[in-house]
Amino acid sequence: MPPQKDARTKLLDAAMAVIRGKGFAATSVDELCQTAGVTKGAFFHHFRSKEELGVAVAKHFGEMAAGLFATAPYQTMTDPLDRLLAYVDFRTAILAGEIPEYTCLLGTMVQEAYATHPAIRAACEREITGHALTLAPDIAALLARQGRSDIDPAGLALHIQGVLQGAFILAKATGDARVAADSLGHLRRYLTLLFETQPQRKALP
Amino acid sequence: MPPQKDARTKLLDAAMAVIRGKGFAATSVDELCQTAGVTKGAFFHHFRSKEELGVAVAKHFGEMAAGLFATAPYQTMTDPLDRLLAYVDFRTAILAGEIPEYTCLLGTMVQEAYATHPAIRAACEREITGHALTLAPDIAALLARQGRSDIDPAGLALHIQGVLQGAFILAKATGDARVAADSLGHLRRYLTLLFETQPQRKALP
DNA sequence: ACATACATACCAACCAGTCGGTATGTTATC
DNA sequence: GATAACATACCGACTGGTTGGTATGTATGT
Repeated sequence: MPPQKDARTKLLDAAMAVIRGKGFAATSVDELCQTAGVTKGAFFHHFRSKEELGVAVAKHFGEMAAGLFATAPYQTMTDPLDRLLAYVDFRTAILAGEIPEYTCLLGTMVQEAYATHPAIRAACEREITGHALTLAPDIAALLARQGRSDIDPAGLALHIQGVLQGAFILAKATGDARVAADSLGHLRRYLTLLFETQPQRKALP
Repeated sequence: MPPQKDARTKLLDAAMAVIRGKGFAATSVDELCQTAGVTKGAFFHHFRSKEELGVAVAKHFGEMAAGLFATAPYQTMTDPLDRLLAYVDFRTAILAGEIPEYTCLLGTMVQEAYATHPAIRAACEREITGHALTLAPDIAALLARQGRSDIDPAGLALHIQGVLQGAFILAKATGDARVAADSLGHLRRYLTLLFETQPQRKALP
């Protein structure tokens, strides 16, 4: 089955790799077809336009990521804080690879396409918030444990995604994944400061 | 004097606005010239290539930002923590405008150009770290005050820039600046948790 | 026979970059 | 102070290659 991928899947996989390396606009349909080993006819058979591929590849990336994190080892942990910190550690560990391997296709695409391709923007929003919301139950449990009703679980989940996106930009700018890892270290410290201290009656910071 | 800007400056100003809206690759030289009200001849008189404009506009943006923050009201504050938090508040306040007005040209450009245009990547790194380092002295003072030698001032300064970049991506993805503001709220809370508590002998998180 | 899944051939628009030319300084020489 | 020599700033038509997209073909499974 592995070598029997159809043209659509091959194009989506190629798009994931190439777009993460050079962005959506700089990636041409021709290059995508060449990388995927199919012809332009196949491309426009499966996607009515380049924009439609952008929407599809966002979904494709979301599904791949969902599978990656759903089967990650830390999911067996029982304590929500352990699991949340293990998520951050897991993302930090992935930084050991090459830039196009660990960066987020959604952040890369939405950055250039948010104004020019509304459909792509919407698709990226869907996948990013969808992934963020997988963290929300644990965060909600932790907030309840600390008696903090001033923080929105979904908001903190999105903040975590934001820090990740920012870390990717730092890595791209410096060419050094350690800068990104250091940033995720600060995120980790924030979460421990929030959740590893005693529950409080009056809301502090 | 305002209407007497030369072609080079007009092109750089136009590039700052247009590239923040649609990215570097999707912006054509022709569109830049049209927006700036100059001809293509003028463009290639001042810049040998589109890439060279990219490098120049990164520097241009850095200088504009430096001016903006150097003259910001909070610079008169005396306490380093007040000043650092006021910086975050200042950046949060700017989010009230339109997306292309408050987002960072450097993050937008380096995201697409880090692999294809090394010179642009280097220019963006220079400007981002340069701006981050303006926060480092206050951060160093605060870390010393807390007796924390386990945190690198420049690293925390870069983390702050990373969170900002991530917040911009969240705003672009959701089309809602409040999501970005909420993320900066978490950054603010992290800084207060770090710096508003009592100095400690043994390093905690 | 008919739809699905591709391949081939092609097109008009657009792209970054070039080139010959002009207008307006600035400097040097006499 | 006049003039020649050169530099800078800018113009806009042009070019060769690339772009996203189309039109039409063919092979295969049902």
